[in-house]
Amino acid sequence: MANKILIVDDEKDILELLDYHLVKEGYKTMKATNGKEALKIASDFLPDLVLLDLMMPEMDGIETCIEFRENKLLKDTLIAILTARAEDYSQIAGLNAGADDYINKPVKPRVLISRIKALLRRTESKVKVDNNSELEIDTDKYVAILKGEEMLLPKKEFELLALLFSKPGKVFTREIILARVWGDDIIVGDRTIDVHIRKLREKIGNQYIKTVKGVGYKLKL
Amino acid sequence: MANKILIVDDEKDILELLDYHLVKEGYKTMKATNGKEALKIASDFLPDLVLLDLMMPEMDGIETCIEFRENKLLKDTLIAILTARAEDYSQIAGLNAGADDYINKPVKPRVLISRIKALLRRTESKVKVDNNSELEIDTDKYVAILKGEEMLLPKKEFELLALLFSKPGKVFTREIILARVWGDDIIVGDRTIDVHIRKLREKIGNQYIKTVKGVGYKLKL
DNA sequence: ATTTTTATTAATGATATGTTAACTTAGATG
DNA sequence: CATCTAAGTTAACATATCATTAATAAAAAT
Repeated sequence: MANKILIVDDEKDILELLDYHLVKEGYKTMKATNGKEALKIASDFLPDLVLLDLMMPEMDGIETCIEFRENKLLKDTLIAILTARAEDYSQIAGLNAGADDYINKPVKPRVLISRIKALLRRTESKVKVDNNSELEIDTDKYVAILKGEEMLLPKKEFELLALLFSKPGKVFTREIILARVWGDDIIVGDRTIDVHIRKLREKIGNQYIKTVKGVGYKLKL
Repeated sequence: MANKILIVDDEKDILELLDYHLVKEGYKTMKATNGKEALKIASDFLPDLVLLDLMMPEMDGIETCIEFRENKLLKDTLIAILTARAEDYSQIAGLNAGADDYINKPVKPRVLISRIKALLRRTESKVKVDNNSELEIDTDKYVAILKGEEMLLPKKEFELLALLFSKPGKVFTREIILARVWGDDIIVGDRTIDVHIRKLREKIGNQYIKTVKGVGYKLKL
């Protein structure tokens, strides 16, 4: 669930400040103080997004951006340039170098977070329970991904699983499940849900969907 | 294939000015003067991106944005809010409503174009599927290339295949397929899509186009 | 111990999709 | 302008998959 963000800035204070806000928001972060370091760390860390300052020693932001785009592993990484340089030509240069966003400093943390969310929203159709979980779902593809292997699920099964995934750990009552997956008006028998749960368990294993007797089902964290 | 942009603003002057610059840049444009109109036009036009003003009569930008996101056909459309409102809370509200970018007016045409390009870059069809896939398409020539051999496809068949190619793995509903390949206004029978799928499978083999029953079709590379 | 709730299985039934062939339309060609 | 041809569409029917039920077993709860 937690997205990875690499923060790149040569000023330590800014690095710490940004890190503080991003971690508070639930992101997993790494820090770099120049472009070279950023590329090196990114190759391991494989961040979902890079927050990139423009004015840095060793390798400036534009050049760093270009190198990301030329790197096979990193070319699709989201890049948001975050800089005090407000000139139009600088913004144009940054975006033309392949950046996905250009944000002027100073920026309010809340605004920055909103922009980051907007960027991440586009690329993430996959939902994980948590970082080290081997089960995830992809709502675009209608698949469950178990240990990297995609499994195409039938409509009802997928929608049921997706519902549980929408809030891992939360118990969904049969009533709610019926309303959300089947719709308010449709009436089905008592055992229908159980059978679909059964089939899901058959495919993804028994350890993920937990029965809370008398209440409903939940996805185990 | 020029990208389509819908410009939404209640001030005619701005509408014309934006239109001028976008057309000059090679985009195909449509104009709307309020949110209601925007939704109506968008349902036919199916723009790749909407440039959305915030302060409008009838239906304001935020609400319009939310309605786009709730609309089955339009929910994936890129939305860039373009407004004179510079307040932080307004930007946060806009992005949280599902907008992809928030740009303050006044903005230099060159800067706007750069931002638009950055947005479109992400969603542009990755016709180059770099892995060792045996199937590719060439949008200019209207051909599918199977194991190096080119096959000229009829218009509808090609457009259908190209749509599936635009996001390999993603399931496209019949509704979306009809809207994007046939257009929203044209009404065709229930079995039309199936027949085209059939013909495609006949030509490229059965392994590439997968049926997700009750949902739609997807491309498996 | 009894009751209630959930699990399991196989059989049934519904419905979305697959298939074929005939028909219509549009564009090309002479 | 008539004719031809390929593309697109429709309709009727076949098929397969998925959803559901029903009957029975197992597991908790009281």
